[in-house]
Amino acid sequence: MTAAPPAYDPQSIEAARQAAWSARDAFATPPAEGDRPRRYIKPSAPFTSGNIHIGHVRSYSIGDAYARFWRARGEDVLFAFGFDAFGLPAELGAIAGGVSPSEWVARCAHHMKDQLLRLGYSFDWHRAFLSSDPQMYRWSQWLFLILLDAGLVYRGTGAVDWCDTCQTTLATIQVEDGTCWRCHNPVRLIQRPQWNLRINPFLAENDSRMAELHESGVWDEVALASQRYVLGRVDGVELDLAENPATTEEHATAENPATATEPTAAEPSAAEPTTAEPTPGEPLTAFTPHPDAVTLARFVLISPKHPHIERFTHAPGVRERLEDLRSGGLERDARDADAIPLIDTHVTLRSPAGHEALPLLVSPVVDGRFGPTAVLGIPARDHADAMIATRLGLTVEGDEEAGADALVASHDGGGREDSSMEAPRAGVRGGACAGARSDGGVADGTSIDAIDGVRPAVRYRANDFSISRQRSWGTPIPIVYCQDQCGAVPVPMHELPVLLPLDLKPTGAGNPLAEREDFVATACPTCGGPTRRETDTLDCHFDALWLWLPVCVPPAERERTLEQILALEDLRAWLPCERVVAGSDSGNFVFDQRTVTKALRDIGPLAFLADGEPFAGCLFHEMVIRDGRKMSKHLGNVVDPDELVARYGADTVRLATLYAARPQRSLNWSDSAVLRCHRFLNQVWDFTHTRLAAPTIEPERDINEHLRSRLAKWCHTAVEKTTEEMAALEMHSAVRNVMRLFDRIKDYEKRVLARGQAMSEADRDSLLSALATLTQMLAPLAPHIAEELWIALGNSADTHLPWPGVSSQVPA
RNA sequence: GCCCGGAUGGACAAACUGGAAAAGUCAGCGGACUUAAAAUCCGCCGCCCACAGUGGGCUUGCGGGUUCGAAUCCCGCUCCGGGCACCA
Repeated sequence: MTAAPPAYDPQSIEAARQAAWSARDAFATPPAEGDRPRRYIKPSAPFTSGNIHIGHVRSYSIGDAYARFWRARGEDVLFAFGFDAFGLPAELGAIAGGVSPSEWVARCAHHMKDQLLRLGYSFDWHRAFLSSDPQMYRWSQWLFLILLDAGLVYRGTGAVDWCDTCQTTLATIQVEDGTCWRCHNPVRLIQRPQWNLRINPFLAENDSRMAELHESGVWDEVALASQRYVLGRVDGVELDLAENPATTEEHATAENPATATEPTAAEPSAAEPTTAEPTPGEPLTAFTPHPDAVTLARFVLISPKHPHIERFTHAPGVRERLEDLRSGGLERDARDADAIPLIDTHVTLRSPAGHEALPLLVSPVVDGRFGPTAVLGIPARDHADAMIATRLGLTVEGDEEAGADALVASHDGGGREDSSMEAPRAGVRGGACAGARSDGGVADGTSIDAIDGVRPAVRYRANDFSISRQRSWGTPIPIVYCQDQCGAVPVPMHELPVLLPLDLKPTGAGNPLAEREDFVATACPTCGGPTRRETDTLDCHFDALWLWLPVCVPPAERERTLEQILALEDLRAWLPCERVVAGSDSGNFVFDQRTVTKALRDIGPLAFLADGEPFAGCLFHEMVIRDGRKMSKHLGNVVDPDELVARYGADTVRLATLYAARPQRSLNWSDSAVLRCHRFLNQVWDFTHTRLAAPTIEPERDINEHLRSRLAKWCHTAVEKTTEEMAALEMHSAVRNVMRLFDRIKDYEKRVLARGQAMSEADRDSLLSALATLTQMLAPLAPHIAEELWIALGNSADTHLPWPGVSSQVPA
């Protein structure tokens, strides 16, 4: 008598497999040597919140399946991550818990690691890190200094919410109905210096690389779309406008005492085609996305961040109003065209399209749509322009369409067919714009053909952004302010890292870092005189610019200087990262990482990445929602992964998140996927164990040959399809195919038994071989049960399970 | 306001590139096993008409269009969700 087959007990199976993995250090990154293919798979760096939520489970289940798949295919895989540990929520968590932020994140990271271990992800924990570790945030400081030296980090000003009572800067989420979250006193906007990151010089290249990324086939369409969105490319035309002699004529002036959100860029920007220092009287280049409506312009808008803005601030009061605009903040409600700030410069411009005196107005509305440039205001074509025209008291007869028609008639016949027959947008799409985009020239038969100096042009919405924060829990900015003559002085590279005091206890009031005399007071690196350190810290977005790099460094090399690290063979061998697997909200991070990689390539440290792309491929998955809504405590619809794991085991939970939806779609949580997957794993377990123990007979003659070959064919098809799907990160289909194969195996058995009382030796061998194939394909998706079944089927689990057809096993 | 998604039985959904809509799961109903319950397993399960039974018609948010053929593509709507930069 054989003993009853063991019941499927995920808790004990998973504990046993995890212990075995840990004992043989199964997921340590192989040294980057030899000629086996190599693949760096980058999961997202989780914010160190203290809890792995179901969204993380989805993300890491996809990435882990992919990593395990390639290991099973015989490739060397780097799969590890760092915790994104700086940031406001950590500070708030520390305040709430009455501990220091460093203690708080250490505790959170520890708990999250336990959760991830319980889920059985194949991360190389030797390479995990916290971004708040000095060894790591020195990367931020180094990067800051390198970019500062290259002129890509610069000083500007910006507006922040300020609470007078608490003497502190507030983030948007700390402002509740215009009052401070802590003391509930009113909040006001103040202007203060900020450090900014310049990205303009790299926008055109980021744009031109899009085609290559698309053709590579390893960038998911959704991920590419997000890159296009962040870039914000606008096609159109530009033309040069000449400044009329100063006039004293009083123009209609916009009411709103201006508020503008972004700090100013004093230096020329790459989006502006005129790079040489302009002389007075030199023309202003203006852009419009409406090539067929150049003649319909009624005014010109210029960004307060335009590189040549100072040329147009001579009229009385303009400079002061511009300062107001820069020091204020653009309120959320003021983004609409009817409330957007406007400053009349009292300058008028002549255009080659026949205008004699287009008024020039400063408005931050330009930045949000076209970057720091100047644009034509065309009320007939643009809703926002129409509203601005109304505020300026410019006459635009009738409704938009009729007005457009009349204006076309009075200025120029060209473009009339578009404006009178179709909606404005359709006219642009079908008109000169499309021609200009496709062949780089000006299309025939349109109005711009007739106007000299009107040429195709491109603008980008993406913009420089502030990287400094008035918070204590962040990377200290390596700058000192000398109290003698030297001014702002960068801390020398060899003095890095500038250490953040670990025992800070923020309360929400003041700036704990600025109050630490032991941190603030230091000596000037240049003159040795008394100096105070910068007390702003770097935003976590800045940390994210390098977060993809340190896992490529073998742990033993971490102590080295960054110069040495960047010269490591390992680092070069693993880069570029083969695939990023992250949430679809990571578009900005990825964009900025791509941008700064190009900067570091040009400066030198990453010169070996010739195309300046840190990531060869990218998959953005959607989030897990429930009842059609984002999960939140407030809605009470949060799914707790720990609870599910305790009940069904990690394999079931992982399989369910993979199975429930294709990665690019939101996963609307329901328990049915979990129940389905749990039942499936249960059945595979029972089926395999009972068939192993099933008796066989000696048949008089072999009557099942055709059934066996049909089963072999099914296995072959399943392997073929599943291999493709795993490589393409279509885990939902892979799971379905594995389930289908199981159904076919059961069908095979049913048919064999229908033809006789029991299986022959050959019949059973076929069955077990099919089950082995199924187990191999299940391994990346539900690794614990697969490995346990693999052992039960008589194999060794001292190495990674090979993918079907892969003979050479990879020593772990 | 702007941008991006989505809408398929009582519920969650599947349908890969335009080729038999509704696989699978939950709930429900019936049965097996059990002293009983839980667990597990088996059967039924979109709507309407007809029926002893076989059958016939309709159906992918709404209205149009393209096509031999549409959940899928195009145009116009409705509703829902997400994002909009000191949260990460």
